[in-house]
Amino acid sequence: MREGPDISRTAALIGDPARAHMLVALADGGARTVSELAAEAGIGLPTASAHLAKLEAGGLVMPRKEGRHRYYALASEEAGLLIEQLLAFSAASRPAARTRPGPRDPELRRARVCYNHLAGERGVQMYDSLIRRGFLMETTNGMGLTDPGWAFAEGLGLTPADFARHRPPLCRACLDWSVRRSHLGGRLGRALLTALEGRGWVMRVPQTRILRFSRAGEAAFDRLFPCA
Amino acid sequence: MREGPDISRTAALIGDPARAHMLVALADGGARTVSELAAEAGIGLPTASAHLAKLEAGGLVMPRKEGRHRYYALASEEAGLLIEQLLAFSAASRPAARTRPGPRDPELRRARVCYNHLAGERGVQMYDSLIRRGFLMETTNGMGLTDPGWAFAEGLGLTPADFARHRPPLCRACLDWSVRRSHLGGRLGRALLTALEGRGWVMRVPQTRILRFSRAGEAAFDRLFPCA
DNA sequence: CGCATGGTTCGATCCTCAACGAAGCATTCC
DNA sequence: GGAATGCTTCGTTGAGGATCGAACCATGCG
Repeated sequence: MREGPDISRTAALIGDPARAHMLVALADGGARTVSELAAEAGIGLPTASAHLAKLEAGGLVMPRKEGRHRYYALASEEAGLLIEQLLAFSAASRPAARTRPGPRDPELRRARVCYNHLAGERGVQMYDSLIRRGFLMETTNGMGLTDPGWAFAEGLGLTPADFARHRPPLCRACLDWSVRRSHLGGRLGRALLTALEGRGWVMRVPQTRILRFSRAGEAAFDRLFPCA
Repeated sequence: MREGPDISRTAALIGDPARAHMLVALADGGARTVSELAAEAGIGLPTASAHLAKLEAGGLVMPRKEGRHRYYALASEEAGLLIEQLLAFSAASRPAARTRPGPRDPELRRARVCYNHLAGERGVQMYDSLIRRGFLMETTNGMGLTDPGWAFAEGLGLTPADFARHRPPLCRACLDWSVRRSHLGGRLGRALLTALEGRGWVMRVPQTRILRFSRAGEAAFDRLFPCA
């Protein structure tokens, strides 16, 4: 007798190469138009339109209209986590068969967007640093900032009041497929990335999930989140 | 330009209903024969054989021969985690469309095997209790037992020596799809479930992932892992 | 209002893959 | 050694779904 929900339906949605391309393209948390996603996936507009309708019905993406443009984004952080998990598993199960070992990989490994927060080596460095200095700890309500942690966060312009209203988890350990350790997701993870971008320390590379640190940004980041 | 590994390949493997059935059937960490899995999925032997070959090539299952019998099990804990993630996402995205709302669901929610460790409300209770009493905490090396935690574990017959040899993570927070909180995976998670089973406090329900506590087992469990 | 652009729907085509029956192979038992 | 059981391979069939061109709809601009 079958138990639980039907995972084949969700998996089949992601199992088509064109749809998978579009989902990975959206994994940076951004929104893109139908035409952009069609180009990204190398298919025609009608095919892209049909595929996006299916992904929407399956709860993986959601649309937003702006005039004649229809933007699609990942529907939720859970969808982003699922894509990251699939990336992690696929990377692990076929390491020798990787067909795109180009210079871009080190950059993805170094620092990238994972839906809405910092991932990669820099993301793990930030996470480890927060844990080691006792700013972040696991509690029965999930992971949270300690009092010293909030004091530290205020130095970045983040206060508890910023996070008082919404329900999603403040902090979430997110397994990083590229370094197999955790980085920080959740609302705090998103806010920290926004703070780094707001200071100009880190910039996105268009059309990719790569994040590049400026020289000053790297120095500031290492000061704020020193390694052991 | 495409980045990272090809997730559509992994997802397509899981996207076939028969293959998905077999994977979910194996999510209790057990091994089953080709005939058993064929029956589980409602397909013929030749089809099951072909499907298992594909799942093996994709790194999701691995075979073990015993005489004329060929047993298949999930290939890794990562594979188990991926299946759990897909269960979590599929449950969240189609709650109203659930077609199997039978009495079994409460039991799966209450206590079940997640690849090799305790999941469900009992699993979350155990995790929360360990965290709250300071037996378990997040460190830069991932999650680990504290000194008081080791003292507690010795009461269950587990010592650091038991875990000295192998490389996989000792502890791992595993998101529980049924209660949306974490339970404990990793080698310690597995060892704790084994300890509970060894004492006869909990038993598996054959052909399912359900775990049933005995009366004495429930009392002992609540004593060892009290709620807040 | 007419044209341009972005996107959706429809119909036709083609390809892929799951399914099973039959045959064959490997292992175990009498 | 022969029979039974578990499983794999082969060949065939049929269904499903991705794809695109054409037609159409919605929105924006001059």
